[in-house]
Amino acid sequence: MDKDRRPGTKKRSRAAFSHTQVHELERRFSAQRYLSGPERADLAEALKLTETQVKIWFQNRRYKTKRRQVAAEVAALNPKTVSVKVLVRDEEKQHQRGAAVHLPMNAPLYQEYQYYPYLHYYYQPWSMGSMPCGVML
Amino acid sequence: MDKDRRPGTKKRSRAAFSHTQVHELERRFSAQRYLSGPERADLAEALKLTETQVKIWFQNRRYKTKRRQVAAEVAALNPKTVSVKVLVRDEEKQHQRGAAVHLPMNAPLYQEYQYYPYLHYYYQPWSMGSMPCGVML
DNA sequence: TGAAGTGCGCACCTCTTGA
DNA sequence: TCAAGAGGTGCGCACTTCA
Repeated sequence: MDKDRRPGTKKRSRAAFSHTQVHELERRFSAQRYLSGPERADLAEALKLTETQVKIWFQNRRYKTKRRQVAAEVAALNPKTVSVKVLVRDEEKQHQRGAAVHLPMNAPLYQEYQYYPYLHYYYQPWSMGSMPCGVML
Repeated sequence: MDKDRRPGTKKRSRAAFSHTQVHELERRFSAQRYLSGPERADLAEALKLTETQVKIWFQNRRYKTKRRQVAAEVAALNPKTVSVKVLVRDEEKQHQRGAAVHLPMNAPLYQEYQYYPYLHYYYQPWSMGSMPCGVML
């Protein structure tokens, strides 16, 4: 939105969202970790942010959560029994593919952050005269 | 899979799938235009093809279908009434965002090929010791 | 004829940076 | 501290290529 503040100055502005904006973003994040295109557009408009900002915010938020969670896992395992965890559970996963999008309930524990990428997304109606997906020109 | 046939020769082999393979691919395509990761992997293994080959086959198949369909639309509209279609249905879409993934039933006609990108996709369980998604090393 | 090549858009992830 | 930059992956579409 506020790109190129000055022709010769790479400002690298760090937007600093308002409390309201962060609160709403946080609220949405607690409800869903990923946004579909339209959802992102709506949220961006509602918060007066660009879609990119919303997208990046969610991206950073996800990463942050994950890092925190991994740290917590490590912390939970390290203090005691450092030698046991290497031995348990050899090969119980064995591919198990074939059942796409069956939400992982089999998470042992410390698995609150479940990875799955972008299951979301929206289609584009592609009515007469509109351009196919990514084409911009 | 069979890359670099010879160091100095770009062979660009044109694999030519068997009847059985094409038949099965075609059967799957008639059922679904897109495959999820696991589905693709299964199909590839079953047909003794690489996942890339299956992926590309579906991609080409989709494009082919679309081109054929667009050609049919043009053919259906050109011969007669070239001036009518521009007038009907002015603004009945009006954004309508907010309802992601509601399969488009409102397609007027000649809309059999519906675009929607990748609604599919698979997550990766990410159990202890495994690497996060795309990371390969 | 059709599998594969090319090129671009756009998600996602990971790690880093600097106001 | 945290939004944004930068690097890398994967898939989609649009064409083109050539065995």
